[in-house]
Amino acid sequence: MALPTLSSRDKILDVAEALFARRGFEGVGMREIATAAGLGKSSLFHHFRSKPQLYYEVLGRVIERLHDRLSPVVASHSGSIEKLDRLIDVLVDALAEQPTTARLLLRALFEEDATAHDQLPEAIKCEQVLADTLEGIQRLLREGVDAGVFRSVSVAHTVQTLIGATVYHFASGDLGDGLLGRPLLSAEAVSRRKEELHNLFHHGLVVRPA
Amino acid sequence: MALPTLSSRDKILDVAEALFARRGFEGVGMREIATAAGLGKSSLFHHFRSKPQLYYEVLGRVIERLHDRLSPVVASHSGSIEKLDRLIDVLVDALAEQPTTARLLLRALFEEDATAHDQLPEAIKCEQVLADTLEGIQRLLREGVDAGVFRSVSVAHTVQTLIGATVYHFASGDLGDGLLGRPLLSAEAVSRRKEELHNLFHHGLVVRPA
DNA sequence: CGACCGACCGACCGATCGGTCGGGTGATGG
DNA sequence: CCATCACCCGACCGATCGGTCGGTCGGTCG
Repeated sequence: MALPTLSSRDKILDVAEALFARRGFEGVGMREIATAAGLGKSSLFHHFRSKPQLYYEVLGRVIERLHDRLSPVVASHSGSIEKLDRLIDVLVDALAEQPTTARLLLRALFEEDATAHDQLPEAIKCEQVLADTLEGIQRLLREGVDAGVFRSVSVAHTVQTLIGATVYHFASGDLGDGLLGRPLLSAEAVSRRKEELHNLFHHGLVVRPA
Repeated sequence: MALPTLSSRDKILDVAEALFARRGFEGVGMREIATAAGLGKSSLFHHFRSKPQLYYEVLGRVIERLHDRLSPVVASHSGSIEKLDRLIDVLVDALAEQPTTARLLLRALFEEDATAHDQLPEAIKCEQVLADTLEGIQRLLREGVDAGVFRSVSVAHTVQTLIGATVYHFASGDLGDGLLGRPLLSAEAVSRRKEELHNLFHHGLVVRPA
């Protein structure tokens, strides 16, 4: 079809990402991933040592994709308000373009307990990149607060609200579709989401809104 | 210990709730639930027809608990701002007092796809009570907007933000603990959460903040 | 040519899955 | 005194789980 030459490894990662996002780590079997990738089950173990390793490899790709899009924003030299607006735009766009990202990310928060005892290097890498990304967002907010541009809110709580308002939103599936009356990922719903969040944080976080 | 005489059925529901919240539907086996409840696996099937039925019975209890606490708030006759503040307080308190609620609820949003094909009456009941609860919150917001007390925001998007800011927050586990630097459920973090949300929505949603 | 190699596969392993079955036990009540 | 009932159990079922093993195939290199 579109890509006759996609390395088997990448193909596996792609289908595994879709499946893990939809049904979670425990809900997907290696057999299912293999057939979805057009391979026999044994072949998966040629490319990946174990199921947890495959899972964290998938998760790592997702987190890194997000990190790569967010880090230029938090590293830019514009004002705090513009940075926050850009952060919201980029985050919303990233989550909307890759519908698996939000669900995979949100699941990882719960299932970290279930699979935390794995000291896999891939899992550690995930945690590092995620921590780095969150650190960047916290810095952005802290600078705004210190500069007196943002209210003296709790940075940690604001990060949590931001995650909830974006990651949860795009992971909310049928419930979100039902509330909005249209698909979460429709172009109109996506741009409306940005608008709503801009307004909320403009009035709710910025000291002197325009 | 506390309750030597707790009917086996309730005991099963309690331990199943804790386990499903921690590891999800697919991640928990009937064997494990049974031994945690001090019973043999077969005994579970005396009280519940199947695993999905048990799951939805657990989920239904959780949703109903939440519904019972939220409905008096949305049905009260106070002003929109007071109602919103009370809604946040009650919602945060409910999620903080029952740590399983947030995770179970959030999981249900994803796993509804995985188990949606079940036409179990218990599942339908869940969906109805949940829809009723959400309808109440939407009404609260719509009244505020219509009365000119709230900005003319999208009610649906605001509900999503509200869910993300509360349910996600209390489901965020280790990540939330790490961000806050203290347990999510500590009394101080809980009251701080309310305060932050009051501020955010007061400035971000209310037309003329005090 | 033969040696080597990465990719792939079918068959198989022990363990566990949700669920069934037949039977045991103790209280209730005619 | 016996029947009934809710409750509970161990043994068992077919299916599936993650993972292993031995081996086939096509290419590449000396």
